Amino acid sequence: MTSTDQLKTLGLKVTGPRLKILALFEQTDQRHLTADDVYRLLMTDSVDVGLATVYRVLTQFEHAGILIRHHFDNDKAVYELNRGGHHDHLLCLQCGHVEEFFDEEIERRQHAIAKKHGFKLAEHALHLYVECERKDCPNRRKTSN
Amino acid sequence: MTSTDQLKTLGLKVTGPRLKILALFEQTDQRHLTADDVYRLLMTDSVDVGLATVYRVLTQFEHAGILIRHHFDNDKAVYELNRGGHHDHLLCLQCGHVEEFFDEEIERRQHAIAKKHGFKLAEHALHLYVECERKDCPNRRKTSN
DNA sequence: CGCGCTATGATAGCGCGTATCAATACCCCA
DNA sequence: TGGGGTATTGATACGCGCTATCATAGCGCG
Ligand SMILES: [Mn+2]
Ligand SMILES: [Mn+2]
Ligand SMILES: [Zn+2]
Ligand SMILES: [Zn+2]
Repeated sequence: MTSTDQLKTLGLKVTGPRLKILALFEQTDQRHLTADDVYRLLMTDSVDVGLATVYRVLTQFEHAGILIRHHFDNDKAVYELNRGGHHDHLLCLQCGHVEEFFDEEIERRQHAIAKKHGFKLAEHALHLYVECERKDCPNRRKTSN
Repeated sequence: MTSTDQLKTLGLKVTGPRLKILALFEQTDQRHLTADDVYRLLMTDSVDVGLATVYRVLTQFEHAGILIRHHFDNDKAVYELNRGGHHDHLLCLQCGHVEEFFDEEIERRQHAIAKKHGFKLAEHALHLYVECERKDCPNRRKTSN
């Protein structure tokens, strides 16, 4: 299914900015992008899209189920393509590296805990903040020297 | 140990604002408070403390280990007294009610997962967003009608 | 006490994200 | 294929949570 068809299926008008942003997520090797990351990457490719539009399109894509939004406890939201399989995240405090994992047992227990308290689990956020002991850690964070 | 002694022990000067804010957390029945909650509650008690001071004192208390800060995926940080025992949170999406839980097995698996990926677990955030099915849910959220 | 130095409070500033609004461009239909 | 109505865009102002600034107030040691 082409990107154009995908947007139409979701009832979204097929526009330049939407196609460009969708293509960006499908092509880039960086899975988790902030709005500003997207804006910058578009600029790099000489694609002129306003920052407000980037924010709007990301929100629309999230509501449409194309993207998933996370808040990794820094102040900016990150988005990633919704590839269908749920997963949670390991986040290196030193270098900002993001790694994904899925644990069936944890997922099960979360439901059980909610149920035990008289609730129905709707969603969850599980962030494991780790310290990378490797010297060759990629993605060195700007704040660390 | 009196609050005054507690502050001295931590190397913090004993001041009016610090005593008042510490007393507030020890007395209120609301465990999880935003900076603005604290500010408002002080105002209610006719205690004049600047908002900037509230923010500063909360940060200091967090660094001193008196308070713990959380980000419950709304845009404001919440603080609670550090009572020594780690726990995670259930958060009702309808009414904003917060409930606490602790699951030994989940904690264990988190460490195992980090280790398996070559990291050392430093901290974590586990937020279970639930839907309260009870009509008598307390703490009705302002945004819901 | 009285002095030095930290804490405080009013307010300006910052960063991320949203609202506004005129101009643009998509899309439907003739 | 082209024109018109309407959704989208982009520049920018604004909102909100929080931090930095800086002159004043007050803690605490001698
Ligand atoms: Mn991911
Ligand atoms: Mn708690
Ligand atoms: Zn999960
Ligand atoms: Zn935990």
